[in-house]
Amino acid sequence: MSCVVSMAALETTIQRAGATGNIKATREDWLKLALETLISDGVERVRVLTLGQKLDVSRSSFYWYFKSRQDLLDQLLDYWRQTNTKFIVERARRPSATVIRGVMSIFECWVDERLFDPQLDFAIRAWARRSPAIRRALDEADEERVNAIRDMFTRHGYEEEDAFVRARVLYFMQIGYYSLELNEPMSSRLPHVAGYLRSFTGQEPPAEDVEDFSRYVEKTLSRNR
Amino acid sequence: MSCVVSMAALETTIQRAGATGNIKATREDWLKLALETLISDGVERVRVLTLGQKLDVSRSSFYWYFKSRQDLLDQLLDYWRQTNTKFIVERARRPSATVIRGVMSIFECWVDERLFDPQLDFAIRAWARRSPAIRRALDEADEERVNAIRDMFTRHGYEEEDAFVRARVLYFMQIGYYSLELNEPMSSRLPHVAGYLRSFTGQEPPAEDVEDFSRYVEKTLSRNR
DNA sequence: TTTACTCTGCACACTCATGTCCATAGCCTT
DNA sequence: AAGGCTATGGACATGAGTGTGCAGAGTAAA
Repeated sequence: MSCVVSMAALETTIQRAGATGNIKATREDWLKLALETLISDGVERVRVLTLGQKLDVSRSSFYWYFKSRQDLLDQLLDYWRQTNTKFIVERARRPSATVIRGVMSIFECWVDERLFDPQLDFAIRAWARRSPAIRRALDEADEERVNAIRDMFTRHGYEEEDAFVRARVLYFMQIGYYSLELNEPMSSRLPHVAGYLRSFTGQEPPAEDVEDFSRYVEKTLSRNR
Repeated sequence: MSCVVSMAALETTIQRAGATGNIKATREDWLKLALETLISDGVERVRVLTLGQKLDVSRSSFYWYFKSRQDLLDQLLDYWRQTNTKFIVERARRPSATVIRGVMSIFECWVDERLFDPQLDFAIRAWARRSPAIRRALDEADEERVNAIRDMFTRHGYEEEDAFVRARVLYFMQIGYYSLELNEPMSSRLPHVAGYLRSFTGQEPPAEDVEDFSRYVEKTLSRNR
């Protein structure tokens, strides 16, 4: 799964099964599988019965750990809240010598799924369509992200309106990219980095910066196995 | 509903209920409601039982007109096939004096839901996540759209790579915009048109062009009530 | 060893959905 | 007015899902 690394956060809380002998499925097993299902199939498919079948355990186990299906869903939302937005904002706020470098900082989120999990974000988006509570949480997250990016452009001397528009173009374009679910390998995406930098900033990116970014991506990819 | 006008296409085939006295719900009633439901709630919610309740008619009526639920869904996909992509491609191919004018042509699709229905496109996107057949149809549509936009940039002298990237930025940005489902009124969107034109083309848009676009939008909005 | 506690399996009640069958109501033609 | 066709209602079978109640298996502690 794409979220193996970030899932570690969930698993640290309690050690895996086997701790006490009689346990077939831990609370974390349920949570982890639910998250994976949310990501790959959407909320509608996060079902107690189905999860139980996959864990090869009866539904009673679930109702021991969770009050109800809704209880589980609430916790999945909390997990998203604490992950996806954080790194984008952090990268956007990070001081940078030039806009190009600033945009590159944000790009890091688009190539490292430990920083931003597009599939999870997506699942939440789909979910929000039929739940006002999710809708609200999502709107807040989107606004926070765009504002952080806008401020980055502003810091580099862009006019207020221009910074706003460019922040939107950068962020919306990326969300749109994920919407298409192209599943391109990094080798197809990297060659266009210079073009994107030019398009987003209106400036010609120095070759050195582009090379630095390539190196960063290489390093990241190998580190994530 | 947002698709009232385009639905006319569906309704022309057969005249509305009352034609023959015994009819409570026509085939088109079922189709129209199904489409509206697909758009507002997603495929999962397009259910024979639910549609029947809303039409105040029993499910037998449905099975008279349609072979099965799948049969209905197939026809919804066909409807999408014949509408959403067509106008984008047509606008992108339309000859234009400048890039700015060319981009403006495409912008027309984003402000006129008779040309492009974002909600429908979205519903199809969500649907594609769990259906390989839909996935294929959607990928083809996306590629056709981006290629048409890329060719527009190429015609106006952009380098191949630059044209490709700008086409993606323009198209993906718009898909992303719709993904957020901001529901902004036109009065909030229009002021940023100049910024978007600048960002997408890398050129400063002439004030006259921007004014023309505003006028076009005004006209369109009033015509769609 | 007995007791206590934690977790699991199984059975039951309920809801919502699909699809099938058949009788029949109501118009349309002859 | 009598039948024929179209469209509908209602009953039935089936399946997938949620939630609850309860007995009991395993482990840990007394």
